[in-house]
Amino acid sequence: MTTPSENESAAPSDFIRDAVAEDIRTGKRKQICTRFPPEPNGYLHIGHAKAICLNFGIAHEFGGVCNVRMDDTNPTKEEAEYVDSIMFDVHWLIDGWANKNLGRAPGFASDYFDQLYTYAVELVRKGKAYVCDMTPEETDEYRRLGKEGPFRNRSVDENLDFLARMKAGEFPDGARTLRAKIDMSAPNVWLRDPVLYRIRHAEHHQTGNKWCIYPMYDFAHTLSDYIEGITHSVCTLEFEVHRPLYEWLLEALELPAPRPHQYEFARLNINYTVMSKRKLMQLVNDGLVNGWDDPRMPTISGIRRRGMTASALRVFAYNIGITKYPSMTDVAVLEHTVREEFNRTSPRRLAVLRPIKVVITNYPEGQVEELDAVNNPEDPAGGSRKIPFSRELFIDSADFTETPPPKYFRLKPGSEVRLKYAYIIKCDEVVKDENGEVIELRCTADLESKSGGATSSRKIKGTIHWVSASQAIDAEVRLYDRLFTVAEPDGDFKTLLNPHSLEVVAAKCEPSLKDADSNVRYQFERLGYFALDPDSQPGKLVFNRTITLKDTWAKMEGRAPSRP
RNA sequence: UGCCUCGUAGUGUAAUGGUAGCACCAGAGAUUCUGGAUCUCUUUGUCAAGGUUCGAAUCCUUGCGAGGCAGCCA
Repeated sequence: MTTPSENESAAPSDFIRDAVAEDIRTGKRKQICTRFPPEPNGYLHIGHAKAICLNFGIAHEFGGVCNVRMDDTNPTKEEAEYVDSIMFDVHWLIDGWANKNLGRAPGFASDYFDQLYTYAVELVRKGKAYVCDMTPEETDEYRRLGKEGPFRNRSVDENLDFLARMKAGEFPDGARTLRAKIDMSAPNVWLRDPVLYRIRHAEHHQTGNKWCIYPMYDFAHTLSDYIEGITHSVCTLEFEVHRPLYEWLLEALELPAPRPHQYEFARLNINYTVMSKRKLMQLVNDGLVNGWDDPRMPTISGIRRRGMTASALRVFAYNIGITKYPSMTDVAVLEHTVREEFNRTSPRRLAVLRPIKVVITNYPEGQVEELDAVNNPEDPAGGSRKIPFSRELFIDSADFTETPPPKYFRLKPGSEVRLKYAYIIKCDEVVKDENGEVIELRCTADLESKSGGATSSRKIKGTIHWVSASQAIDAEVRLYDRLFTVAEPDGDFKTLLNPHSLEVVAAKCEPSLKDADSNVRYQFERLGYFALDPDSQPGKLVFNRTITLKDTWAKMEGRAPSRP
């Protein structure tokens, strides 16, 4: 599987890659090194996938490496269990594409705590950092006002002493901080003596109880980048105002070149979903979805379980581009990307979601024919398979109506449709139960009209899918729709959930699906693309509908396209 | 409020002083044993006003609008 970004002629271009290319052209950089720095405090989502594809994409295209580095500087919020899920998702996403460009992984910012502390001491020695005794509230207040605090001009020796004692655990949480000594009147608040270290008597998932002081993001991240020889440190827009601090730290420590540079791009937003960790966490904790990997979630694990592929995600990341404009991407772009791939690659199968019985009255009882069915009309090498046909069949209830609207091409009383790969049938009689519900259709087949037969070229407007009743196998099919009813769920977003985002049906499938492969995405003809769910067990198939087919008929009817 | 960044069809993105393109979406038609796919066609755009220039989406000024930051979170 290739993605556009693997194709030389279609290599993506954006302002960050332009900068990388320029650095190589001028000889400023020989070896490119990027990094993906997740905080292990939650699951990765499709926004992270964009960042992963960008950072690994750059490494891949320019022959460099990309380090995955856990940004684990806050032990009170982070947990080891997330590290595994993050690495699993990263590997899944880059495997077969940029796994050769993966640097050391997983790495941890905490691997550098000793070195970082040395840098902190160095900063103090240079008179560029000091220990501050103000409370968090006071610190806030002074920074807002641009006022210098009373501890700002302690001597180097005093600062060294206090820092060592902070490290030694002499002070309680929050009692003191190490702060950069920059400029309390700077217009950019991140230059108003930002905190570099805080005291946290907390056990860290990697370093245990070794430390009771932990570096802040800016300090740890900047210097970890430097230590690893990162050339291009790519982050999202909200860190733009931190860039002067990033550069100040490298300069204050007089670190020899080459130094890393920070670039910022707009994070991904997609409509009809939410992307913030906080909101996703609420959906999970409130039981509004079935866990982080619920196929309706925009998490990588959810998307994977839904049946989308890493390659489709990579193409999507390529398609949406990289800019500094905070945009809202239409989920239709993702859906199109998935359909485009699956149309090319998915074997076709017949499955009936909401079965209604059909009896072919002029077809001999007990007779079973094996009919040829093409596996994939888009792929001549895909071959064909046999599907059984018999007197009793199931068709989808959506494919029959007694009260057809104009231009209805499917089955209706007294009218004909073609059964895909089989015969043209005519509906003679509608059998109902005592409640007036249709329970059976009695039809006659044009026995010469079998695909390839004498009257097979008769023009029949409608073609529907079906399965043979006695050979059909059962499957639970989970039909997913968008999670929210509004494009941009905000405010009380939990009241905006789509009540029809999950519907479970008992489907009848053609027998070959008995051996369904979890690595294969099947197209159930006329319905959509389906993937085996991990809940499947021998003898109990569970399929997730990854995405419907485009449905222009539904559109004409004014129905939601994904709700047949 | 201060500081930073960003404004190109409905959406997302190209054009790096020289013909405003592409994709998605939407609409029309052709075709079809998937109302799928495929093919053809169509609608719609440079936030505004000035300025520089032979020539401005691009450079300058002002205005307007949007987003971000102002945790001892990342």
